[in-house]
Amino acid sequence: MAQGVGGASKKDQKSVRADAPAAAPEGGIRRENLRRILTAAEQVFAEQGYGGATTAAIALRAGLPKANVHYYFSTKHDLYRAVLADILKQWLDPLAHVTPDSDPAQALAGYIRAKMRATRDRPVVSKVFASEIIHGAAEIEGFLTSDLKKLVDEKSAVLDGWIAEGRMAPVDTRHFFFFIWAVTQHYADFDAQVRAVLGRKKLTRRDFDAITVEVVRFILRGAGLSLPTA
Amino acid sequence: MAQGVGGASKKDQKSVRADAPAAAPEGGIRRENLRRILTAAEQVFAEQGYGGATTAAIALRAGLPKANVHYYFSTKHDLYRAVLADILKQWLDPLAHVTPDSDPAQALAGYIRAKMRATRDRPVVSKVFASEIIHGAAEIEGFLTSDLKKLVDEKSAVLDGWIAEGRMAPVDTRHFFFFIWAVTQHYADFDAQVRAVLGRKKLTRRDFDAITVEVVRFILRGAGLSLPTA
DNA sequence: GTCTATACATAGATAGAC
DNA sequence: GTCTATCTATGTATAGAC
Repeated sequence: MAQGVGGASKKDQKSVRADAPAAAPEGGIRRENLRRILTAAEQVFAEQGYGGATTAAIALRAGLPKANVHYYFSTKHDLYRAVLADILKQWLDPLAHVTPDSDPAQALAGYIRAKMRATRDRPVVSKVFASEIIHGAAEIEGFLTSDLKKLVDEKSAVLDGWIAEGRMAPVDTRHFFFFIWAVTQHYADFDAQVRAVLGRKKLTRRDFDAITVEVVRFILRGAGLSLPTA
Repeated sequence: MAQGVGGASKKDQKSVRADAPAAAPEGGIRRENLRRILTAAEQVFAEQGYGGATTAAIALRAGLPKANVHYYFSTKHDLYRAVLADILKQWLDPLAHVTPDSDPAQALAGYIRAKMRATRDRPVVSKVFASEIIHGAAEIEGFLTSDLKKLVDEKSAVLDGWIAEGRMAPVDTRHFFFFIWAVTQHYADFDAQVRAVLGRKKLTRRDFDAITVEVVRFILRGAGLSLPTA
């Protein structure tokens, strides 16, 4: 059914190929407008959810007339899929830190820090992703069951190797990844709750640094690891 | 601004007070219909989000005509607030386990298990709550900044006491609660992702028991604790 | 207290001039 | 490639018969 967001369906081609029919002088208008629309859509979807988002609101935030949005993305649904595709591209990268020959504590700390950076710098992305999964993940089912599953299988095998060698505590490695995701993304997705409980209006860069240290320490200890106190 | 979902505004009174004007014979019709509507609404809000949910869909699932839903809740927004109020009542209870004189490992394990039970038995509740927070928590801001903050302040003081006595590792206790929430609720909110990565169609009761053991062990270890291997 | 029929607003999407 | 005007569908909410 859901054939994955990445796959280019017939309807996608129009908005994906680079050689637009009668492109603008420097050819930048199309690119620029697409970026504006995608960024605006990302924010509106994060704030309102898919159902609550309106093309009018997206157009307004993008600074374009509504019909212009429909020119680039014929349906709201197409636009949503484009936003998700944009997001998924950057979702898997941070796991590159985790390789068999790396030091467990250092590699995992690197991964967790990368995730926390993403949480800090692109909270909106995390929220759209979270919202999609909470409401059933109909659009990204393909991504989850193929790309993501494959990557987790691969990386949890790496961790299983470490465990077999006695380099970290015996944990269920797949669930260990869930724990990492849960904790790191919590600070993006549930930031309203975090701020309310901490009594803070806004979390600063410095806050995030402190939180990251705490998160890294907690998760590593959960895996029977610790960083050298440099 | 948001005066909290629990507070009874003028508009709420109609749907909250027990003595309905011309109640049914056994007085059960109103109660029954309210239950049906709230349960249906909970599910539809969880699946579609607030914006995506329609009163027609809620009425359909409740097995009532649309106008009947509007009879009990004059607006969709009122109904949403009622669903949230219903949820918040049961949100704080499990923390009762955590008291100064209890054993840290046992008390925290009890709390985590209670949260995992809630995750298993009422995933829909967790999803509505999560969705609300992700999209800014406008409706429950009051609850978060008063009731929840107060409770967390109180309970984190308990943990700080344990830490001072050397009964658990020195962690930032507020963030420690965030870690617990993040991990436990992950299995309700992100179940689509969990199932996809594990390659399972459905998580059974037995799965949840196993996951709970893993979660308890992980979090306790993160706090420098462990359960006696009974 | 229930429910059919309907009013009214707004959404997504498109036609067609520029 | 852009954008005003507009069509159509759908959603929320209500009037009023039962």
